[in-house]
Amino acid sequence: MGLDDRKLAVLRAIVEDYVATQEPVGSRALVERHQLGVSPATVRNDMAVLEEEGYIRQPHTSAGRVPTDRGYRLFVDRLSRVKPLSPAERRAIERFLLGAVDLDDVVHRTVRLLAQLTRQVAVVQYPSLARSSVRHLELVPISTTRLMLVMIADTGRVEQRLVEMPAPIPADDVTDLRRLVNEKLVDTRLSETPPLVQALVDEVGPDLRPAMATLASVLLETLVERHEERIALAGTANLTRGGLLDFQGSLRPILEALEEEVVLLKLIGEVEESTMRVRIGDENEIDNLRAASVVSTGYGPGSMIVGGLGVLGPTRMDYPSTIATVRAVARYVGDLLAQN
Amino acid sequence: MGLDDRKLAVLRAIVEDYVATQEPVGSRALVERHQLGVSPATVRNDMAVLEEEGYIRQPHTSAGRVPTDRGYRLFVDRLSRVKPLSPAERRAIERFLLGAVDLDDVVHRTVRLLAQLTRQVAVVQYPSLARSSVRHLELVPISTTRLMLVMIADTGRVEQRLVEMPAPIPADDVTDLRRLVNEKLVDTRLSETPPLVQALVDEVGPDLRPAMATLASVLLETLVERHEERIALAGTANLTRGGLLDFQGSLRPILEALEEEVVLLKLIGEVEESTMRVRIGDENEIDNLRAASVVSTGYGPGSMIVGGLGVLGPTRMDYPSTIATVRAVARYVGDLLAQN
DNA sequence: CCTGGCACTCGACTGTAGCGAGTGCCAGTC
DNA sequence: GACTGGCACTCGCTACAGTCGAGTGCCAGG
Repeated sequence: MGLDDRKLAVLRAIVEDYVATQEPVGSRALVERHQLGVSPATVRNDMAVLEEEGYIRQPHTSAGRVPTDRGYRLFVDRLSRVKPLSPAERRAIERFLLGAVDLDDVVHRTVRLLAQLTRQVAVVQYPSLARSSVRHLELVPISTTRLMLVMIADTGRVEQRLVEMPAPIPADDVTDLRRLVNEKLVDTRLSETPPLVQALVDEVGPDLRPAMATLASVLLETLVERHEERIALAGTANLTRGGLLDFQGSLRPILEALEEEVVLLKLIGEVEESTMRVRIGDENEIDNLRAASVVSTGYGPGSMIVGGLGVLGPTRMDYPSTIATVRAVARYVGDLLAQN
Repeated sequence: MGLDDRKLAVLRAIVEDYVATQEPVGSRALVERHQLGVSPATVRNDMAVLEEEGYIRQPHTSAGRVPTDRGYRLFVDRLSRVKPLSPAERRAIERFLLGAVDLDDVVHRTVRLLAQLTRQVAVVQYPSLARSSVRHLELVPISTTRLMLVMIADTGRVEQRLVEMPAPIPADDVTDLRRLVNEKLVDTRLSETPPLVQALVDEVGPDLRPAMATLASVLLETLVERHEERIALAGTANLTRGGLLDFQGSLRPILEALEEEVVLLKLIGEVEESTMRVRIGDENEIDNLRAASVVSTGYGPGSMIVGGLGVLGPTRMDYPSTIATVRAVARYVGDLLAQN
């Protein structure tokens, strides 16, 4: 049952060749391109074992071998070493991210950069509000009964929302409201605000009570519960590389999945630490993505994680390079955020 | 040279059948499915003329006829009547857009709605800043040398940008700056602000001058010149309907074009009046979209235009329905904006 | 001017044959 | 016992020939 070193070397060679050529690889080609030191016949025997164990399979009886999801998994876990990035690549990353003026700008640049470097579909989650703290809350009167609520988070995210007041609200009251919410909420994590917001309503004087209640409900609903997460996407055109051979002919399910924000969040949003996460083919919980692999990680200033980013591509992707790139980009973005 | 009524009827029938079946249509099938009142042979003669004039063509010698871009053009201009929407569709639009709380929300709902109704790729431009007026400018101190500039436009758009001050700036000065910029700029169209912003710098006292200059440059750069436009996109998965027959086999160029914001703006952003614009195949200036058609229009409150929206699909799309849907959605969105 | 009839074209499909990459197995060797 | 060379076998791919049928263009006649 144990796979000896040579069998592992054969598996590694198969994965590498298949990723490079995109064609089933046979025993002869394998010994020619790699220094295995044995004959094709021997390799065939090893292949038979690997196939029995479910690491590779034959598309048809008389074809070469192709790695299975399980084979890629073993390859990623034990047979590959993350390729260090070239200095040129590092410089490219740095240069690309340096000019960013804005959180929006950072995210957009990052997602395009990732797509370009990996030649895959890139996904970047904006810093999660749940992991952010309130830096400032601003109330801007729009009309006598309307306020614009603007929340600025420490991660740079800015969210706004229109608040429809139950009654016309004088300028002085706006000032009071602004002072009160800021006093209570600034520097608290968004995830911890709900009780504080509730307390605000309870503590405020009866004249401000209705206004504060409205404000509070908007705050809770918009900033804490609803669509708090944002996602940026790039590189969908890369799905068409490898001319429909990847993804078994149909991009449909993939494109559909990429349109669902919830799905994307599931893909890259569930990060607690800054470890790399690789999900290969079947390992994906989302049915539409059974033919794809996802490489993702968390990012944030220092050791803190504020969001996730990653790429999606065919199972036959170059895992070592992709992992290296995703990790490097996540690190640079984290550094960038730390500077603010 | 003039095409008589029957030839036009034949062309219309060809377009309708081809759009419905996606297969070249022959003379026999045509007389069977439409009441043309003549024999296949006669239709063949008409077809020969239509082909000579470039309205239809044969994929191969012994196949039926397919409309050319020119044929679709004639069809759209003279042979089709915009289908009125069903009450059910109207209700769907209304219901879908009703719950929107936010400009962001409106735009997102709109683009998804359009994609769903037309079963095509939908594109919606956020209200253009160039066509918006300033409703309010807010300055929020982030640190002693940093301000967050928040601009709220009358169209509901909110833009923010970090301003790095040359020197620490006291709270009183922030108040002064806020008052000054609001006094001068509120209610002016964004496109008319540059001279006013310049004037602000010139008029302000020497103590505020450096701060105001910095603020002014950020204002000009961010809000007037740079990436002032935003775009939302949905329904890319619809490109895969019609199994690669549309778009002559490769989605690549289409997906690439859709990733370029500039391209999208060119597609739907150049609207002056609220007329429908239909660009068919070759008529598109963008090379990548030579195999696609774009139906777009402007939208805005009342008769004003603040942005564009539309859909993109294969040249063999159902133009009458698509045009009707795009128009209806644009109208509803305009009404929605007018209410704010 | 329209129509029925007819010869013609040509793509789609089917069946056959040959090729070649690749395998599994086995007997022989180190 | 592990490796190797040899060999028979499988099977997808390509080429080729033949058939079918949808559709056309043209022409003579109403």
